[in-house]
Amino acid sequence: MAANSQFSMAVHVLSMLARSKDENLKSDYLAGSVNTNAVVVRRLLGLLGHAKLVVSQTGANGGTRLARCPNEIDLWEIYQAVNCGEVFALHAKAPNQDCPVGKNIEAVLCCLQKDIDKGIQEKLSKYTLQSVFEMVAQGAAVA
Amino acid sequence: MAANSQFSMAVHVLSMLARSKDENLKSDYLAGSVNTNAVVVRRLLGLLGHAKLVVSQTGANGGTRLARCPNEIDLWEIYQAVNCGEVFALHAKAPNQDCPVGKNIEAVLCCLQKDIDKGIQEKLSKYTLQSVFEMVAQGAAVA
DNA sequence: CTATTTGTAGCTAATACAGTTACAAACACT
DNA sequence: AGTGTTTGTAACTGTATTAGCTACAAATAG
Repeated sequence: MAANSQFSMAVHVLSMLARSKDENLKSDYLAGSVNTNAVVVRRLLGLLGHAKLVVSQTGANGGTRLARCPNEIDLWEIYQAVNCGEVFALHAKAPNQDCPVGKNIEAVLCCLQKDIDKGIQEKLSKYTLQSVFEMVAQGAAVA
Repeated sequence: MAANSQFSMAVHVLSMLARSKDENLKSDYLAGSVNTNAVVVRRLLGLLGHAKLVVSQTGANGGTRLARCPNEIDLWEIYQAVNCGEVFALHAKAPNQDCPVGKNIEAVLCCLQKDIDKGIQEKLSKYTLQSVFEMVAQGAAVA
């Protein structure tokens, strides 16, 4: 249970919100679709709210809805909102600075991280939440 | 200590091997540069050996050397050799199959995973071990 | 005022990785 | 043959991260 499935859950939850546009959905209801606990969903919605992707209301008749139209939200924004780490981690402990390789490898790896991130951005920014939701809806029609 | 730094360590170790081409380097020596334990290095070298990137010899005067020239090894091969997981994980538990979104979201996410992987491949296959080692060596010359 | 809902703190369990010790197997050298 | 070196690997520990859960204060509608 250690792999990060927050992006998957985020896309799932946001697809639900896109389907029920301008309607407040409750964390309990969303948790039922994701098949998890309502608190886990609320924690995720906290991140998404912080990124200005959703708006939540407390109290009776409260819940969460999209802050923008689904075609104005791309997956790169979602990825950034929930993703805390890089694709690969740098050395846990700094390498031996007395070794010519150890001294410079981290800077090179850091550049690589940024280049990979840019690659992911290029891929993900091509998808809007709208397009993803349509793929999901289409699958539902077929199956 | 839970983030995966195996790719970083692999690039580091392979750069060391590229620097001492056709010479057997010992896990203990490599561990000294990476600043970790020799067994950790040997475990990594096991993966790299399985991927036919390095060749190891047991016994006295044993050690590990590159199986190919540094300009015939690209970073995508290294990434594949050590990377066990995807950039993001799918749902830990399967979503609610009675929900139209839950029923189809996993297939869509799976396609996304593959697309991202392709993006990473495009980026990483542009770098050879040779080019990375040259960047490291250049940094050493400057600093 | 009451019922509902979010936000969040605090805990437990599962998982993954790094680090370590220990030792068998392979090998070179004499 | 015998000795010393090195890899390969199993087994264990410590630590970090995530998911899942309970509990409760704060906010809100009616």
